Amino acid sequence: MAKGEDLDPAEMAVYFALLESGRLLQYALEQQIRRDGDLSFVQFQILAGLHLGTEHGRERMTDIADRVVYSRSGLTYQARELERRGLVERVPDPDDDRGTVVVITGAGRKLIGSILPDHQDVVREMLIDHLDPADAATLTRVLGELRDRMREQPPRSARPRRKPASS
Amino acid sequence: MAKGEDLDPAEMAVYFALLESGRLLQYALEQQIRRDGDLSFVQFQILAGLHLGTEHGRERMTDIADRVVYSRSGLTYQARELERRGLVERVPDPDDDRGTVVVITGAGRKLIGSILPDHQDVVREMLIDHLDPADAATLTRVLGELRDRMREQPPRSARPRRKPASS
DNA sequence: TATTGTTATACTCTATAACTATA
DNA sequence: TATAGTTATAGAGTATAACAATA
Repeated sequence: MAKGEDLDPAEMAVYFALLESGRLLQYALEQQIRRDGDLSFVQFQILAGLHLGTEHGRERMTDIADRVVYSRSGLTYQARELERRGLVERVPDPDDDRGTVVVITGAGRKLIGSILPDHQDVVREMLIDHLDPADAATLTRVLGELRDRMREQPPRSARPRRKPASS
Repeated sequence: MAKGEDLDPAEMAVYFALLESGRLLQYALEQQIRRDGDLSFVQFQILAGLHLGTEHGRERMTDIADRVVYSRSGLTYQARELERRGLVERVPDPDDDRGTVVVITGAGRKLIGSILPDHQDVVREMLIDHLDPADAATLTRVLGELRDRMREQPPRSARPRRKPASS
Protein backbone atom coordinates (compact mmCIF):
# COMPACT_ATOMS: atom_id res chain seq x y z
CA MET A 1 0.00 0.00 0.00
CA ALA A 2 2.24 2.77 -1.25
CA LYS A 3 1.75 6.34 -0.26
CA GLY A 4 -0.02 8.38 -2.91
CA GLU A 5 -2.07 5.53 -4.28
CA ASP A 6 -5.83 5.62 -3.97
CA LEU A 7 -7.39 3.52 -1.29
CA ASP A 8 -9.35 0.65 -2.74
CA PRO A 9 -13.07 0.41 -1.98
CA ALA A 10 -12.58 -2.15 0.78
CA GLU A 11 -10.14 0.13 2.55
CA MET A 12 -12.47 3.08 2.23
CA ALA A 13 -15.20 0.87 3.66
CA VAL A 14 -13.27 0.20 6.88
CA TYR A 15 -12.62 3.88 7.34
CA PHE A 16 -16.20 4.94 6.74
CA ALA A 17 -17.63 2.13 8.86
CA LEU A 18 -15.41 3.01 11.81
CA LEU A 19 -16.26 6.69 11.74
CA GLU A 20 -19.94 6.31 11.06
CA SER A 21 -20.64 3.51 13.52
CA GLY A 22 -18.83 5.44 16.24
CA ARG A 23 -20.73 8.57 15.38
CA LEU A 24 -24.12 6.87 15.37
CA LEU A 25 -23.42 5.18 18.69
CA GLN A 26 -22.27 8.43 20.22
CA TYR A 27 -25.30 10.21 18.82
CA ALA A 28 -27.65 7.76 20.51
CA LEU A 29 -25.74 8.03 23.77
CA GLU A 30 -25.83 11.81 23.63
CA GLN A 31 -29.60 11.74 23.47
CA GLN A 32 -29.74 9.45 26.49
CA ILE A 33 -27.24 11.50 28.51
CA ARG A 34 -29.00 14.74 27.70
CA ARG A 35 -32.37 13.29 28.57
CA ASP A 36 -31.39 11.59 31.81
CA GLY A 37 -28.82 14.03 33.14
CA ASP A 38 -28.83 17.21 31.01
CA LEU A 39 -25.13 16.77 30.31
CA SER A 40 -23.20 17.01 27.06
CA PHE A 41 -21.17 13.98 26.05
CA VAL A 42 -17.92 15.65 27.06
CA GLN A 43 -19.32 16.58 30.45
CA PHE A 44 -20.42 12.98 30.92
CA GLN A 45 -16.96 11.75 30.00
CA ILE A 46 -15.36 14.05 32.52
CA LEU A 47 -17.70 13.06 35.32
CA ALA A 48 -17.81 9.36 34.51
CA GLY A 49 -14.02 9.24 34.38
CA LEU A 50 -13.78 10.87 37.79
CA HIS A 51 -16.42 8.56 39.21
CA LEU A 52 -15.28 5.26 37.73
CA GLY A 53 -11.67 5.76 36.76
CA THR A 54 -10.03 7.43 39.74
CA GLU A 55 -9.25 6.34 43.25
CA HIS A 56 -10.77 9.25 45.11
CA GLY A 57 -12.68 11.12 42.42
CA ARG A 58 -9.77 13.51 41.86
CA GLU A 59 -7.93 14.33 38.64
CA ARG A 60 -5.78 17.17 37.39
CA MET A 61 -7.03 19.50 34.68
CA THR A 62 -4.25 18.51 32.29
CA ASP A 63 -4.85 14.81 32.76
CA ILE A 64 -8.54 15.27 32.07
CA ALA A 65 -7.82 17.32 28.97
CA ASP A 66 -5.58 14.55 27.65
CA ARG A 67 -8.12 11.88 28.50
CA VAL A 68 -11.01 13.51 26.68
CA VAL A 69 -8.88 14.99 23.85
CA TYR A 70 -9.82 18.53 24.61
CA SER A 71 -8.13 21.91 24.55
CA ARG A 72 -7.14 23.47 27.84
CA SER A 73 -9.43 26.43 27.48
CA GLY A 74 -12.29 24.20 26.42
CA LEU A 75 -11.80 22.12 29.54
CA THR A 76 -11.74 25.23 31.71
CA TYR A 77 -15.10 26.15 30.23
CA GLN A 78 -16.59 22.73 30.87
CA ALA A 79 -15.13 22.49 34.38
CA ARG A 80 -16.67 25.86 35.19
CA GLU A 81 -20.02 24.64 33.90
CA LEU A 82 -19.83 21.49 36.03
CA GLU A 83 -18.73 23.51 39.05
CA ARG A 84 -21.59 25.95 38.54
CA ARG A 85 -23.98 23.03 38.81
CA GLY A 86 -22.28 21.71 41.92
CA LEU A 87 -21.12 18.50 40.27
CA VAL A 88 -17.39 19.09 40.76
CA GLU A 89 -15.12 21.38 42.73
CA ARG A 90 -11.78 22.79 41.69
CA VAL A 91 -9.11 22.92 44.37
CA PRO A 92 -5.40 23.78 44.27
CA ASP A 93 -3.09 20.86 43.64
CA PRO A 94 -1.11 20.29 46.86
CA ASP A 95 1.76 18.77 44.87
CA ASP A 96 2.14 21.51 42.28
CA ASP A 97 1.19 25.07 43.02
CA ARG A 98 0.50 25.70 39.36
CA GLY A 99 -2.02 22.92 39.16
CA THR A 100 -5.72 22.53 39.76
CA VAL A 101 -7.40 19.32 40.84
CA VAL A 102 -10.99 18.61 39.88
CA VAL A 103 -12.94 16.68 42.50
CA ILE A 104 -16.32 15.10 41.88
CA THR A 105 -18.93 15.97 44.50
CA GLY A 106 -21.62 13.81 46.03
CA ALA A 107 -24.12 15.43 43.72
CA GLY A 108 -21.88 14.59 40.79
CA ARG A 109 -21.65 10.94 41.80
CA LYS A 110 -25.37 10.82 42.30
CA LEU A 111 -26.05 12.26 38.86
CA ILE A 112 -23.68 9.85 37.14
CA GLY A 113 -25.18 6.99 39.08
CA SER A 114 -28.60 7.95 37.76
CA ILE A 115 -27.37 8.07 34.16
CA LEU A 116 -25.25 4.92 34.03
CA PRO A 117 -27.91 2.18 34.13
CA ASP A 118 -29.78 3.45 31.08
CA HIS A 119 -26.49 4.32 29.46
CA GLN A 120 -25.32 0.76 29.76
CA ASP A 121 -28.64 -0.49 28.45
CA VAL A 122 -28.19 1.61 25.31
CA VAL A 123 -24.63 0.36 24.84
CA ARG A 124 -25.88 -3.17 25.23
CA GLU A 125 -28.81 -2.79 22.86
CA MET A 126 -26.83 -1.05 20.15
CA LEU A 127 -23.46 -2.76 20.42
CA ILE A 128 -22.79 -5.58 22.87
CA ASP A 129 -25.82 -7.74 22.17
CA HIS A 130 -24.95 -7.93 18.49
CA LEU A 131 -21.35 -9.09 18.86
CA ASP A 132 -20.38 -12.69 19.16
CA PRO A 133 -17.49 -13.32 21.56
CA ALA A 134 -14.85 -13.79 18.89
CA ASP A 135 -15.79 -10.58 17.09
CA ALA A 136 -15.94 -8.71 20.37
CA ALA A 137 -12.43 -9.86 21.22
CA THR A 138 -11.10 -8.87 17.81
CA LEU A 139 -12.77 -5.49 18.02
CA THR A 140 -11.41 -4.81 21.47
CA ARG A 141 -7.90 -5.79 20.50
CA VAL A 142 -7.74 -3.98 17.15
CA LEU A 143 -9.52 -0.82 18.21
CA GLY A 144 -7.58 -0.72 21.44
CA GLU A 145 -4.30 -0.89 19.56
CA LEU A 146 -5.50 1.81 17.20
CA ARG A 147 -6.46 4.07 20.04
CA ASP A 148 -3.17 3.58 21.86
CA ARG A 149 -1.16 4.27 18.74
CA MET A 150 -3.14 7.38 17.83
CA ARG A 151 -2.88 8.67 21.37
CA GLU A 152 0.87 8.46 21.30
CA GLN A 153 1.78 9.28 17.76
CA PRO A 154 0.02 12.30 16.39
CA PRO A 155 0.49 12.11 12.61
CA ARG A 156 2.09 14.85 10.62
CA SER A 157 -1.32 16.31 9.98
CA ALA A 158 -2.13 16.67 13.64
CA ARG A 159 -1.36 19.85 15.44
CA PRO A 160 2.03 19.65 17.13
CA ARG A 161 2.07 19.73 20.91
CA ARG A 162 4.57 22.55 21.12
CA LYS A 163 4.55 25.61 19.00
CA PRO A 164 7.48 25.60 16.61
CA ALA A 165 10.43 27.70 17.68
CA SER A 166 10.04 30.19 14.90
CA SER A 167 12.92 32.54 15.61
CA MET B 1 -26.57 -10.18 29.20
CA ALA B 2 -29.72 -9.08 30.95
CA LYS B 3 -30.95 -5.55 30.85
CA GLY B 4 -30.16 -3.64 33.99
CA GLU B 5 -26.96 -5.48 34.79
CA ASP B 6 -23.68 -3.64 34.74
CA LEU B 7 -21.49 -4.10 31.72
CA ASP B 8 -18.36 -6.01 32.59
CA PRO B 9 -14.99 -4.37 32.02
CA ALA B 10 -14.42 -6.14 28.71
CA GLU B 11 -17.72 -4.86 27.39
CA MET B 12 -16.95 -1.35 28.52
CA ALA B 13 -13.60 -1.67 26.77
CA VAL B 14 -15.21 -2.36 23.39
CA TYR B 15 -17.47 0.62 23.77
CA PHE B 16 -14.72 3.00 24.81
CA ALA B 17 -12.30 1.74 22.16
CA LEU B 18 -14.84 2.20 19.38
CA LEU B 19 -15.74 5.73 20.37
CA GLU B 20 -12.24 6.90 21.15
CA SER B 21 -10.51 5.40 18.14
CA GLY B 22 -13.14 6.88 15.86
CA ARG B 23 -12.81 10.22 17.54
CA LEU B 24 -9.02 10.27 17.34
CA LEU B 25 -9.09 9.30 13.68
CA GLN B 26 -11.65 11.95 12.90
CA TYR B 27 -9.65 14.50 14.87
CA ALA B 28 -6.57 13.85 12.77
CA LEU B 29 -8.58 14.01 9.57
CA GLU B 30 -10.18 17.27 10.61
CA GLN B 31 -6.76 18.86 10.94
CA GLN B 32 -5.83 17.68 7.47
CA ILE B 33 -9.09 18.80 5.88
CA ARG B 34 -8.93 22.20 7.53
CA ARG B 35 -5.33 22.67 6.52
CA ASP B 36 -5.65 21.52 2.91
CA GLY B 37 -9.12 22.78 2.08
CA ASP B 38 -10.37 25.02 4.89
CA LEU B 39 -13.43 22.82 5.30
CA SER B 40 -15.05 21.39 8.40
CA PHE B 41 -15.44 17.63 8.55
CA VAL B 42 -19.15 17.85 7.82
CA GLN B 43 -18.55 20.08 4.83
CA PHE B 44 -15.98 17.60 3.56
CA GLN B 45 -18.45 14.76 3.99
CA ILE B 46 -21.10 16.63 2.02
CA LEU B 47 -18.74 17.49 -0.82
CA ALA B 48 -16.94 14.15 -0.93
CA GLY B 49 -20.25 12.33 -1.02
CA LEU B 50 -21.42 14.44 -3.94
CA HIS B 51 -18.13 13.97 -5.75
CA LEU B 52 -17.57 10.26 -5.17
CA GLY B 53 -20.94 8.86 -4.28
CA THR B 54 -23.35 10.26 -6.85
CA GLU B 55 -23.80 9.79 -10.55
CA HIS B 56 -23.88 13.43 -11.57
CA GLY B 57 -22.83 15.26 -8.41
CA ARG B 58 -26.45 15.88 -7.43
CA GLU B 59 -28.24 15.00 -4.20
CA ARG B 60 -31.35 16.17 -2.40
CA MET B 61 -31.11 18.09 0.86
CA THR B 62 -32.98 15.43 2.79
CA ASP B 63 -30.81 12.63 1.47
CA ILE B 64 -27.69 14.52 2.42
CA ALA B 65 -29.02 15.23 5.89
CA ASP B 66 -29.71 11.51 6.38
CA ARG B 67 -26.31 10.56 5.04
CA VAL B 68 -24.32 12.82 7.34
CA VAL B 69 -26.67 12.45 10.33
CA TYR B 70 -27.50 16.10 10.50
CA SER B 71 -30.50 18.24 11.28
CA ARG B 72 -32.32 19.95 8.43
CA SER B 73 -31.56 23.43 9.64
CA GLY B 74 -27.94 22.53 10.24
CA LEU B 75 -27.67 21.28 6.70
CA THR B 76 -29.27 24.44 5.34
CA TYR B 77 -26.57 26.39 7.17
CA GLN B 78 -23.75 24.26 5.78
CA ALA B 79 -25.18 24.24 2.26
CA ARG B 80 -25.38 28.02 2.36
CA GLU B 81 -21.73 28.18 3.47
CA LEU B 82 -20.65 25.88 0.64
CA GLU B 83 -22.74 27.84 -1.86
CA ARG B 84 -21.25 31.12 -0.66
CA ARG B 85 -17.81 29.74 -1.50
CA GLY B 86 -18.97 28.55 -4.91
CA LEU B 87 -18.45 24.87 -4.13
CA VAL B 88 -22.07 23.84 -4.65
CA GLU B 89 -25.26 25.26 -6.12
CA ARG B 90 -28.80 24.73 -4.93
CA VAL B 91 -31.42 24.28 -7.61
CA PRO B 92 -35.10 23.34 -7.50
CA ASP B 93 -35.82 19.63 -7.72
CA PRO B 94 -37.54 19.02 -11.07
CA ASP B 95 -39.29 15.94 -9.66
CA ASP B 96 -40.67 17.52 -6.49
CA ASP B 97 -41.48 21.19 -6.29
CA ARG B 98 -40.91 21.17 -2.55
CA GLY B 99 -37.40 19.87 -2.92
CA THR B 100 -33.94 21.34 -3.41
CA VAL B 101 -31.09 19.57 -5.15
CA VAL B 102 -27.51 20.35 -4.22
CA VAL B 103 -25.08 20.18 -7.14
CA ILE B 104 -21.31 20.18 -6.75
CA THR B 105 -19.56 22.74 -8.97
CA GLY B 106 -16.30 22.45 -10.83
CA ALA B 107 -14.62 24.41 -8.08
CA GLY B 108 -16.06 21.98 -5.54
CA ARG B 109 -14.71 18.98 -7.41
CA LYS B 110 -11.35 20.65 -7.75
CA LEU B 111 -11.16 21.37 -4.03
CA ILE B 112 -12.09 17.83 -3.06
CA GLY B 113 -9.58 16.51 -5.56
CA SER B 114 -6.89 18.54 -3.87
CA ILE B 115 -7.81 17.24 -0.42
CA LEU B 116 -8.28 13.55 -1.15
CA PRO B 117 -4.69 12.40 -1.79
CA ASP B 118 -3.39 13.61 1.57
CA HIS B 119 -6.60 12.50 3.18
CA GLN B 120 -6.08 8.98 1.99
CA ASP B 121 -2.47 9.08 3.13
CA VAL B 122 -3.61 9.95 6.65
CA VAL B 123 -6.19 7.15 6.63
CA ARG B 124 -3.51 4.77 5.47
CA GLU B 125 -0.93 5.86 8.04
CA MET B 126 -3.31 5.82 10.96
CA LEU B 127 -5.54 2.90 10.10
CA ILE B 128 -5.02 0.74 7.03
CA ASP B 129 -1.32 0.08 7.37
CA HIS B 130 -1.78 -1.34 10.85
CA LEU B 131 -4.48 -3.86 10.01
CA ASP B 132 -3.72 -7.35 8.82
CA PRO B 133 -6.15 -8.61 6.17
CA ALA B 134 -8.14 -10.83 8.50
CA ASP B 135 -8.66 -8.10 11.06
CA ALA B 136 -9.56 -5.64 8.33
CA ALA B 137 -12.20 -8.02 7.03
CA THR B 138 -13.64 -8.57 10.50
CA LEU B 139 -13.71 -4.85 11.18
CA THR B 140 -15.42 -4.07 7.91
CA ARG B 141 -18.05 -6.73 8.43
CA VAL B 142 -18.80 -6.05 12.09
CA LEU B 143 -18.71 -2.26 11.92
CA GLY B 144 -20.68 -2.28 8.69
CA GLU B 145 -23.41 -4.36 10.29
CA LEU B 146 -23.42 -2.09 13.30
CA ARG B 147 -23.76 0.98 11.13
CA ASP B 148 -26.56 -0.49 9.06
CA ARG B 149 -28.50 -1.53 12.13
CA MET B 150 -28.08 1.80 13.87
CA ARG B 151 -29.10 3.65 10.74
CA GLU B 152 -32.35 1.76 10.54
CA GLN B 153 -33.31 1.22 14.13
CA PRO B 154 -32.96 4.31 16.26
CA PRO B 155 -33.10 3.07 19.86
CA ARG B 156 -35.68 4.24 22.33
CA SER B 157 -33.29 6.91 23.45
CA ALA B 158 -32.94 8.44 20.02
CA ARG B 159 -35.16 11.26 18.95
CA PRO B 160 -38.18 9.91 17.08
CA ARG B 161 -38.50 10.81 13.44
CA ARG B 162 -42.03 12.08 13.75
CA LYS B 163 -43.33 14.15 16.55
CA PRO B 164 -45.77 12.16 18.65
CA ALA B 165 -49.44 12.75 17.91
CA SER B 166 -50.17 14.31 21.24
CA SER B 167 -53.91 14.87 20.98
C1' DT C 1 -52.14 16.06 6.96
C1' DA C 2 -47.43 15.13 6.21
C1' DT C 3 -43.19 16.50 4.14
C1' DT C 4 -39.53 19.74 2.24
C1' DG C 5 -36.79 23.26 3.18
C1' DT C 6 -35.78 27.94 5.09
C1' DT C 7 -35.55 31.44 8.58
C1' DA C 8 -34.91 33.51 13.12
C1' DT C 9 -33.16 33.10 17.45
C1' DA C 10 -30.67 31.77 21.20
C1' DC C 11 -27.32 29.08 22.94
C1' DT C 12 -23.31 25.94 23.28
C1' DC C 13 -19.09 24.99 22.03
C1' DT C 14 -14.45 25.82 20.23
C1' DA C 15 -10.10 28.20 18.89
C1' DT C 16 -6.72 31.62 19.65
C1' DA C 17 -3.83 34.45 21.89
C1' DA C 18 -2.55 36.98 25.83
C1' DC C 19 -1.63 36.67 30.55
C1' DT C 20 -0.25 35.17 35.51
C1' DA C 21 2.07 32.19 38.31
C1' DT C 22 4.99 28.45 39.31
C1' DA C 23 8.58 24.58 37.98
C1' DT D 1 12.35 28.58 29.54
C1' DA D 2 8.64 25.57 29.86
C1' DT D 3 4.33 24.27 31.89
C1' DA D 4 -0.48 24.80 34.28
C1' DG D 5 -4.39 27.07 34.04
C1' DT D 6 -7.49 31.11 33.22
C1' DT D 7 -9.48 34.83 30.70
C1' DA D 8 -11.26 37.45 26.82
C1' DT D 9 -13.11 37.44 22.56
C1' DA D 10 -14.72 36.15 18.44
C1' DG D 11 -16.58 32.84 15.51
C1' DA D 12 -18.51 28.34 14.26
C1' DG D 13 -21.81 25.16 14.92
C1' DT D 14 -26.34 23.44 16.69
C1' DA D 15 -31.18 23.05 18.27
C1' DT D 16 -35.77 24.70 18.28
C1' DA D 17 -39.80 26.34 16.72
C1' DA D 18 -42.35 28.81 13.48
C1' DC D 19 -43.30 29.32 8.79
C1' DA D 20 -44.54 28.82 3.59
C1' DA D 21 -45.15 25.84 -0.11
C1' DT D 22 -46.16 21.52 -2.07
C1' DA D 23 -47.44 16.29 -1.86
